Amino acid sequence: MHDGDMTTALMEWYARARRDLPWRRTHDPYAIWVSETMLQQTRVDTAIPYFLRFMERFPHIRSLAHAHEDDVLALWAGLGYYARARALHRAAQYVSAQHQGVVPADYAQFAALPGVGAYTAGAVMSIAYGLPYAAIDANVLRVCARIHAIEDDITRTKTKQYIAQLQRALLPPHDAGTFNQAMMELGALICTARSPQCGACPVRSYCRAHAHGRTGDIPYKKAKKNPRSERRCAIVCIREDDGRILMRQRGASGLLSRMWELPHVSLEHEEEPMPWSIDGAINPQWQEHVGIARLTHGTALAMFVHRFTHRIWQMDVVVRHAVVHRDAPSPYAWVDEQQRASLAVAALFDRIVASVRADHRV
DNA sequence: AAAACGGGGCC
DNA sequence: GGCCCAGTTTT
Repeated sequence: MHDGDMTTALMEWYARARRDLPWRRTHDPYAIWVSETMLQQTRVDTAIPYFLRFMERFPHIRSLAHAHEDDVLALWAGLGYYARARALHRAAQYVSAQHQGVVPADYAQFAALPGVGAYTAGAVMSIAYGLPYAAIDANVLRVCARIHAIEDDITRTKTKQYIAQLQRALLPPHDAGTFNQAMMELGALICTARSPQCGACPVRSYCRAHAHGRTGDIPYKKAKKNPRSERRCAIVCIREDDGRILMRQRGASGLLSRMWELPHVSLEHEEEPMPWSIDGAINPQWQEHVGIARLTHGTALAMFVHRFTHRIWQMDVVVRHAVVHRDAPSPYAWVDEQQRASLAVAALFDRIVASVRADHRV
């Protein structure tokens, strides 16, 4: 038994068991790049509909490069990690201008683009261009850690570098893309994080974790810190004349940057002056600022809890009907149902607005 | 090296 | 409720 046999067994399994995925039906480097970007920290099943819609709307690099960022974000809305979409958009503009709209077939040039890290560079260069680079994602880290019975914390840089070195040694010189995908597919279908299907594994006989009964303990990861919880209060202002709802676009940096949201405040870091409070009091200066002449008394809705990776928002929601005497200034806007569907609305607020629409039948 | 950065699916 | 996911960038 040596490495060459394991690679052969893996590749034969992959040829037989590989899923038919949209980005496996193309050799277009741009399409593969888009798919790899969407798949960052995102499951395959989640990404598929987003990928199909994105490729239909932006079929080549130049169409993406010429798009407005708001439209790119709108197609990304619900996928999360929106910096990915903005970086991809900027990278497309750069490739369009500096590389004649062709994805560079050079690792260093491609890896220099915004949003392209070691994984994405290795994946696109190997899958799209057949270049001999490894692509180390969470699947490969897990599979590799188990095969070699690596007990070290796989989140540590040193462990990742060691695994990358092992992977490079296994790389078939002319079929690195298929090999990388086979490793990832094995991790996604067989060598899963919980209850791996070792009985169906094509490389079981090479796996030291399986031999030692350690698949439940490997890979090891240090526990993550608990996310911080924060109470917030959002306001849903519904126009009495046409039913539109007041929303606003977030700024260019930080969490959910450039995404649309309901106006909301933290109840813990007091914002001065407080635009409104949970008990129903509205700051007249804020009301005047957004052009509302009159507001009905508020009705409280259920609290919405939203978990991010690193924090939790407990969002109290107040619903009010508004009489408007002046259009809302940027970044505020009155949004109807059709506009909401074409705006980049953050998932939490999209959920809240949909719920309010259902309750009020508007 | 650690934290920021989304959201959904699964147990 | 906790863990995980075809990671990258910033601090």
